[in-house]
Amino acid sequence: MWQPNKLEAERVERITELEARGIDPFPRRVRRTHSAAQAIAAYEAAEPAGAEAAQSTAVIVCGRVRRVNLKGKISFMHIEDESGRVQLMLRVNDLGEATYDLIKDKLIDTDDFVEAAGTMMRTKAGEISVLVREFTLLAKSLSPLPVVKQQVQDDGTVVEYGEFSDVEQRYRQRYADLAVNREVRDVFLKRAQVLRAIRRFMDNEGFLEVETPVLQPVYGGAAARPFTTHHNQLKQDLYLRISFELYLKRLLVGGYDAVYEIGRDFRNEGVSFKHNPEFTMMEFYKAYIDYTGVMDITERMLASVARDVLGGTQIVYQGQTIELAPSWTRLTMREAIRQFAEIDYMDYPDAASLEAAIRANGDSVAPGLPWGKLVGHLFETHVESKLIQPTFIIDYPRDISPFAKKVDYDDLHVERFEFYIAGMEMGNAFTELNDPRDQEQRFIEMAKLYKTGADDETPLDEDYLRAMRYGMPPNGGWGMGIDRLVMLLTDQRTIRDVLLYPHLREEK
RNA sequence: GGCCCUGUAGCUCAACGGCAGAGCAGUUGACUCUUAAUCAAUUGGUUGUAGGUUCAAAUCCUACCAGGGUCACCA
Repeated sequence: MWQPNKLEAERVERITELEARGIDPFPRRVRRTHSAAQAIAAYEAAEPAGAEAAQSTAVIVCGRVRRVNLKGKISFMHIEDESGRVQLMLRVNDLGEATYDLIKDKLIDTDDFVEAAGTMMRTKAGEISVLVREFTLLAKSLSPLPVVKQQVQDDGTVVEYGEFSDVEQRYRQRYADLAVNREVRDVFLKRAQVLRAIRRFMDNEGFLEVETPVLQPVYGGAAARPFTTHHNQLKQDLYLRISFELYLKRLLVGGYDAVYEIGRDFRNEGVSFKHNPEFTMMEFYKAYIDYTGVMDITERMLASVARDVLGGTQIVYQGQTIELAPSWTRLTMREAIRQFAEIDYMDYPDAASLEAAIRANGDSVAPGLPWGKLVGHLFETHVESKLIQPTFIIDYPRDISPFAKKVDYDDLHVERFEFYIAGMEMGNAFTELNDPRDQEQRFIEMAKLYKTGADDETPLDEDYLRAMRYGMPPNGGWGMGIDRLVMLLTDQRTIRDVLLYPHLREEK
């Protein structure tokens, strides 16, 4: 039940007063002809032909009132729509007493939506404005938005006074955050541009965009704990997907050469500045290439997206300049760890000796981890955060990579890479395993390695094996966290700032 | 889940054991080219919740709630 505070109660009273004056605070019809930016552009376009021509530019603009400057018988307002702001000049002589009194009696609040019909002009101070002849309330605001005043400096930069910065409130009430903080709106505009740029690139590369089930009877394709749910009528337990991998690769069996999907994954794990329980994943699978071909696509894709969205391949993330243009550094996992941790894990080819070596090196590590996880631990503690420029880390331990083909030079590694930018893992890819007998063996090994019910249990997917038995072309597969890419391209420090509604606990 | 930090007016913040304050906005008034408008006056609080210590608690203690950071876990 809504308990209006004092400021809100004042606005509720104004609705009563408006209605008493015969004014509908939430009318149905709107007559907008120009966005704020279009109105200003129309004036600028007409100006070279002379002031008289420019001042005959008739517009009807609509937007949210962001500033009211009531000074007696003349008033100024700034209204804002998605395109930007435009100033209204309102005079009692032009509007008539009855309409002007709405402003004078303060029945129009900051945050209300209004419509203004008039002609364009330039004020003495030089601001292009609408000289308003008809002024209409479009929608009343009952709760005041946080006050953020802006001053435009001579050099065009905007200085803000007052702010809405409490992160909890910003996330819980994202609508207020967006309404008040222009730069937040810009992040999500850019996010949409990133997705468009990716799809454009994939189209040009000949990929087919597909959609596969979110509700899966058997989850798989990644090491993560799933969310579970239940279909009542079918009496069937289901999992929210943790990856698209197994469903997409079945499509290569079906005869598509190159497919991709962009969609939501769900992982029932910790929340952090780079983890949200639901996040946007992209995966692609392409027949007749191996992981070197996938690396090639990765470099070209990110460079292309950066060019489309930012106009160039050089970006600045949290103060660090990063060059996304090909070719990126390629480093084997073994070489990377040798460089940064000064351990050659191949000197310790079993879990027991590697664990001892890690301890001797001064690191603490959970006891009893499989060999591949120990290698991963070394990588995460010593290497990951140092990979600022785009880097492919290639050739991963076999025992933590159940869907990748073995390398040709030993039995411990597979053709897998992850790519890192700004110290963050951005994605993961393999030369995909397509031998059904080997794949079945890997499922069995994983089951031995990770107990049933463990966070990263990899259940055996019989139908996936059945598909593979029909023959799967050799292929390269790839996955990338879209949210992290958006963080990178919009210079945001946390995943919460690139998600419109990041996950929060229930409000009490 | 462990540890650390934070929670005070609509927003941003002070007060750190002794009367809970400021700026912004809000309210009232003045102003027909203002733009962080200005000038004058003025309202506004269950200090996250529940207990406890104390003559006295926003302040100290305990538990809980929420957010952030970090470690664990993961992508």
